[in-house]
Amino acid sequence: MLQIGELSKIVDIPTKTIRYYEEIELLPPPRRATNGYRQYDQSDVEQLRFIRRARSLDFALDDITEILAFRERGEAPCKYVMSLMEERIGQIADRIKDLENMKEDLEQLHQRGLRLPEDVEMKQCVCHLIEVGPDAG
Amino acid sequence: MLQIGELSKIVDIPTKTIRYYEEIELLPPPRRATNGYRQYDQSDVEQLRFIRRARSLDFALDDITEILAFRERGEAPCKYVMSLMEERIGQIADRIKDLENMKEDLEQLHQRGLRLPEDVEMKQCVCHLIEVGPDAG
DNA sequence: CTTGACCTTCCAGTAACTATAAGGTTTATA
DNA sequence: TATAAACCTTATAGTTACTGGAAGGTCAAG
Repeated sequence: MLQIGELSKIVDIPTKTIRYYEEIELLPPPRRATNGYRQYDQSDVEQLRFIRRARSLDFALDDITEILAFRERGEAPCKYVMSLMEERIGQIADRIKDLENMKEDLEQLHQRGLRLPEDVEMKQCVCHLIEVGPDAG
Repeated sequence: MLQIGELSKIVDIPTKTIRYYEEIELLPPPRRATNGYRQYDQSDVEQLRFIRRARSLDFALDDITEILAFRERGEAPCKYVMSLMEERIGQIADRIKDLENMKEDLEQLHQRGLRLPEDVEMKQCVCHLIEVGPDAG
């Protein structure tokens, strides 16, 4: 039987977050000791490890809830998880492209900023470039 | 003099968001017509364009507030903006790396998932792989 | 005169936590 | 035995950048 602090160290998730997961019903409410302290066991360790790993792959808590609900219902979630993965892979690819574009824009602006004066009016400086965008001038 | 809806169309920012920017003091409170409607002018158009462009570069509203405050104080924000840019470029580069790793992990898991059975216990399938991570087995 | 498109304010919700307050319990030490 | 440190509890509010909805006022057209 584990207290919340011990569990927290084992799975490397803050106690606050563990309580929060319970509140949103991502983790079942644990037994309580006579003093009211939460008592966890190995199945909680496994569930939280799964959650942490899924979160590190950026699955939403809602998705994770859904995956775990499959198991509760006695169904294998694999097909669902596979389709979620495909979706996430696409989203991540899109996000990477966005960020790369953004980074290029910023680098271009920064380069140009090196050659421009300071200007309170923001009309002749890098700040102005922000307003008009990276394609201008 | 522009009503909020006209302004919204010109700068392509929802009216809700414009009111929100006013509330958090990112945009100065505009004059009001006798009927209470907000009345905007060209300086608001410019300010919102700046904000929109900075947001599209993923600058936080707090950063943008700070940049605009320089102008209020009669100082050129350029140096500050340049350092913000450098910081953001670094952050974006880090984020891109994270996402690329995540994408690789997901792709690997997905590949392995194709070869595994469905399993309610999540011990022999891709769901189990999520728990143990992409380096296992 | 009423319909529709504007506008107003205020309140609540989103995602995934994180922080704070105010208190109870347990354990180790002085 | 006292007390301090390190646990634990609950409840509430804050974070970011909006977005949605309710309830109502205003204005132009038909």
